[in-house]
Amino acid sequence: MSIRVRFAPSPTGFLHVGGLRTALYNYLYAKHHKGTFVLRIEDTDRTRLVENAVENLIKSLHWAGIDFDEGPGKGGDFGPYIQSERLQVYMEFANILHEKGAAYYAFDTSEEIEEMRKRNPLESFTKYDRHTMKNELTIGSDEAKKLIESGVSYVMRLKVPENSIVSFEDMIRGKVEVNTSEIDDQVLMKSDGYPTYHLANVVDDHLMQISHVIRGEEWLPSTPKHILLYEAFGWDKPMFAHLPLLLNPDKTKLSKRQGSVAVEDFASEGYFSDSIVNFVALLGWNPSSDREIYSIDELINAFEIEKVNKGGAVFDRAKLEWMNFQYLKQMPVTELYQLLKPVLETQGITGFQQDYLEKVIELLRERIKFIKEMPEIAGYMFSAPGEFDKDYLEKHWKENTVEILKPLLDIYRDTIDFNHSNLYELTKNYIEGLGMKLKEIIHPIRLMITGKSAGAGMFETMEILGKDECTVRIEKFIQLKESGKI
RNA sequence: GGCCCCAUAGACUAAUGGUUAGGUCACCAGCCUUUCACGCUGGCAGUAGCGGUUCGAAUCCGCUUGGGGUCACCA
Repeated sequence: MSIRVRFAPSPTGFLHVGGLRTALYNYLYAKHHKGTFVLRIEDTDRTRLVENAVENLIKSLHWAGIDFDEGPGKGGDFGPYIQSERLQVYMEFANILHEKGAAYYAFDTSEEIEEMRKRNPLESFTKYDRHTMKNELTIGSDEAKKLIESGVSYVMRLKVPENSIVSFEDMIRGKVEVNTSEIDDQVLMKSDGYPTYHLANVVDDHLMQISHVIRGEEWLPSTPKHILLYEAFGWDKPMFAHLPLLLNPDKTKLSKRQGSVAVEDFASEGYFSDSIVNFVALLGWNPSSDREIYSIDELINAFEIEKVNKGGAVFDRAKLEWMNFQYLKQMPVTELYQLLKPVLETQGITGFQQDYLEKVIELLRERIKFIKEMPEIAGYMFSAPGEFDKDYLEKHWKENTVEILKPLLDIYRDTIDFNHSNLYELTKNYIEGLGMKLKEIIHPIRLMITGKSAGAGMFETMEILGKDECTVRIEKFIQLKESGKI
């Protein structure tokens, strides 16, 4: 049998990193087994629809490099892939279930249900009481039919068998057993004619020939209901794998209250898609190796769902940053240039040659975590500093530095080959000739040229800026200093 | 609260009955150096507890404790 898996998000907002990982594991599983990855949109809750959510979802998946084989906009033999376009199908199968006696109509208002729940103390499970409420079982089929024909609103509920054991084998957790006395007579068809998740996902997984249902652990408690549905229909069940949750630092389910969780936020914060995918892949799964960095192909190759952990995993942003830095370090400079250009443009920094910007990137890439930090950390590579580190001036500045520097400035002016090794030699010779150490002059020079007290190698920085720019900046600084403006 | 799931350092994990319990992030120290980083070296730190099974348990079983999920006409 061929492997077919699906990612079935609800379009209620943006793609959550937890959803990304679920999608990724489905994708990895499909690709590893040369199977098919299906995207299905579960939009049966009309009250929670968010505009453009489907587009955003697909955009985020695409950004992450997770492409689906069948789904909205892509087609496939099992469409449509948007549940709101499959309403007749659910109706049809709901009727089959009703004919089989596995489901019944119910006519209670939400107030009546609320009332019923109040009667039971909250200390234990409060399920729908099919024997006292207003439904087909209590009023009879004929009466029920009349009510429906009269146009009152109704739902269809699953008739859960009494006191029997439902069990299934989870690929990650092993055998899971629940007594049906713990299972509610779940609504299958809502009064608005839409199916609930439970009905829709079972019908669709069957019709779409899904072989493995890989989803988050939050679905574990409702899986027995789904098993009951498969059994009522007489269908083969797919394999189930319930993934451990992604957690906040306080171990609760990962939520946006404790930092961004939308994939597109990570994208706009400057994370690389490869590093997010790499990071999230290793949250709850590990190919039993000491390695941390994997390409998507390596992940596909190594992925084994049996090796997925059972316990939840804290989403550690510090480690994510570290991982992103690993990608930043090894990424081809031309790619970084493509990323840097728009960042600079938004800051109004334009007119620099690619060649120049690539040198700047090479110079500073190991001092940043994100490309977007570049204007902040290296503004002096794009314009002369407007301010000079006050702390440094107060604590380390020596009054005779300007005088010492003037002859050195002349030396720089006369330098034909303004490259870092030359600059190093010239500066070193000059300053040691005065009986001083190189570092005693490097820092003042850094201050004059960059305005800062820390940065990349000074002579490399000067080489890239070029002779004219450097000498002009030093002159300007001397002027300001001598006129007492700083 | 009922039910379900889970449990190796602060975090992510490796070790599928026999290892000095390994790696990574974070943290700390040292080295490198031209400052800040990077890098390198080293360090801190773990099998939740108690019983069993076994020659031998992180690993198998039970209990306890702790954590999480879930209990909708939401997915």
